[in-house]
Amino acid sequence: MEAKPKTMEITAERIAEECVAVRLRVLTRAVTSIYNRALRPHRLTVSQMNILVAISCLGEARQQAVCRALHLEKSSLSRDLARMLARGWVNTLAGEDGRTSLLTLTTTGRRLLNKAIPAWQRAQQQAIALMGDKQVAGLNRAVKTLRAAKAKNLI
Amino acid sequence: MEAKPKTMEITAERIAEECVAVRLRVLTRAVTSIYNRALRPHRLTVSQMNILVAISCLGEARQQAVCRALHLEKSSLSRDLARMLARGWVNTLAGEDGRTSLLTLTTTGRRLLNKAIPAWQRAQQQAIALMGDKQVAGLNRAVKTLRAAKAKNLI
DNA sequence: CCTCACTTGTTGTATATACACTCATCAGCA
DNA sequence: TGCTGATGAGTGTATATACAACAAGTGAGG
Repeated sequence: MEAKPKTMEITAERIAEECVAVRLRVLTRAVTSIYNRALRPHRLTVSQMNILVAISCLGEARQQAVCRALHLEKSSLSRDLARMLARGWVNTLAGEDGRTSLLTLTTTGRRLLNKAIPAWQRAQQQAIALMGDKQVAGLNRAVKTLRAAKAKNLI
Repeated sequence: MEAKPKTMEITAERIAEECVAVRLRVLTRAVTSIYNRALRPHRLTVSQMNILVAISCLGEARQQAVCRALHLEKSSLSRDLARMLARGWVNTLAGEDGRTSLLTLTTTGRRLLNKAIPAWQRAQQQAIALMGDKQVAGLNRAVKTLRAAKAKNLI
């Protein structure tokens, strides 16, 4: 007979079962590895692909815009980009602002992205199969909520 | 007038909108930072807390068991544990198998976990508010599906 | 003009993560 | 008993990520 009322007591078991972070992180590790396995023959990671895609969508983009789009810290992006610049996937143009330069994909970068699309599609299908359609849809709603919260400076 | 049928063409825009990995990763970065901010005063990260919780739940655990529970690569856990051992949060007992040792929380580790619980609760509430109840529930289903897939060696 | 607060990006440092490989041990079998 | 494949953990190397501190540029008031 357990004297303490369960609703008041936070145990390791409850954290393990309920923690949003642990679930998200476990899922992300699993899904990330699916994409990375698929992309590896192209010597591309899912993180790098995300950045290529963001730059492609934004056109001539400042780093800050990419950071906002991907909810990435500026120093993280800075280092990721250093690798991608060194590999010739991305180019920088001088912007009007002396502090910034504008990012664009090089021909190499664009070609790499196109070449990797079939692998992305395979990974995408595996990920959807793994998580289920409904949960993927829920993910979309969660990201929308996140973007709305960011727009309101709640985060 | 665009000649190519849209359903056949995969563009960067479509990847940005549809990619499961980019959404999961963005969400995870946002949620992780909520927990890490809350836990920082305890000099604890959400990743470390997850490991403490897993060890606490498993009792005397081999590393492999923790890896399975958290879908973590063994080398990742090995290094995370090195820090936690150095800080005196975790202890190792010799197991029957000469290759393995059994992990337990030290008193320090257990105390740290207990002390951090209120911060975890605050972060948990913020995360649920950010994502929405329904999406959190969807997350739970997704993790269940993942564990089932792993049990069947599908991943 | 100047100064000063703000913005943008980089660097120092630390943690988190994975893959490929290695080392030690174990378990089954010849 | 001794080999041999499997298993559990650690190491080399690389990427990903964040916070704090810094450097450089911008812009608004005075």
